[in-house]
Amino acid sequence: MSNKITIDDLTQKLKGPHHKITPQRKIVLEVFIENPGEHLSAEDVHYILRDKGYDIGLATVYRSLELLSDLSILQKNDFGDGCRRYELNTATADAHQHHHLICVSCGKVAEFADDLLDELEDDIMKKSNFKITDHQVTFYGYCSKCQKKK
Amino acid sequence: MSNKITIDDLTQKLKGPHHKITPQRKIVLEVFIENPGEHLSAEDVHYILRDKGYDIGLATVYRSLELLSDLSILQKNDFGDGCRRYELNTATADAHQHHHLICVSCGKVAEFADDLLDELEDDIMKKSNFKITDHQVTFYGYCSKCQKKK
DNA sequence: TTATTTGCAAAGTCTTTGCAAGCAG
DNA sequence: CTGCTTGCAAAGACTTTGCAAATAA
Repeated sequence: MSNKITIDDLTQKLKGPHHKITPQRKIVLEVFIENPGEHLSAEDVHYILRDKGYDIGLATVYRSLELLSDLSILQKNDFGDGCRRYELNTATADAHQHHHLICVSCGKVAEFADDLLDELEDDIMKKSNFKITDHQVTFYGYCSKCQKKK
Repeated sequence: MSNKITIDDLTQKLKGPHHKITPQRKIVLEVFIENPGEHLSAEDVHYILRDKGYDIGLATVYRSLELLSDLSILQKNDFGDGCRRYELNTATADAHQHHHLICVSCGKVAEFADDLLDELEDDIMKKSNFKITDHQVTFYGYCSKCQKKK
């Protein structure tokens, strides 16, 4: 019943004549599995791989991230900090996707899942006649720690 | 009682020893006043200015956009299409900010203002102990026209 | 075998910066 | 005058692409 993504999921999804399972792709996914909750950029992943002793080309990291998010294994995020960030995709058909709270003081990224967003989507669809398929929702503010500091 | 932004607002906000009112800054703001509802990138603004016969450096456009959004005259948007986009800031102390619906088929940007988002923010603040100061909310989907085309 | 993938370096896109000349106040 | 702005070109940050060599199936 576990819904955790594993290397097997990758193998599963890459079945077919057009994709291949390569060590590079596996190891990139592994980085995300080993760093749950992190929001990693291509550069981050590349650096972590270096640390682990894998010398993979940065371009390959970019290509793997693109592929993994096309396969819905990773979720692509744009926090407006100048680079794309990825994390394991935790959304399933019936589960609510989570969203981000970014502390503008310390940079910490917290997460939340909330049904209110679904209500909001339903409401928008009704009022605007727009069929929503995806969203990018990020809140900025001060985390509890930084509120105290001030 | 009008809450429309004018060149006077710029003059107003640039009062003080650290900022100057320049023709470049005025004309950049004018572009937004003359193109209500558009979400313009630096390149867009630069192009429009060219068309109007003003030969302003692109770097100056970037600097003006930065300044105008620092002054809350413009609102900065990140639609994830590779460049920052700006529009006149319609948010006031008591008015709700508007948000975006982007059609992934035709690229049209629609807007909505909804109180549900405020409820969502309140809820998040209560549950997560995060003091929200800003947000970036964008929905992607199909506009009514493109739904029919399919 | 053979089409996909990799690694590298080069190119591309958007944005920022350094600096001398220009200009608003 | 004097310090803020401009314009230009160069640099920067992130990402994509072309291509020959390597490799999974």
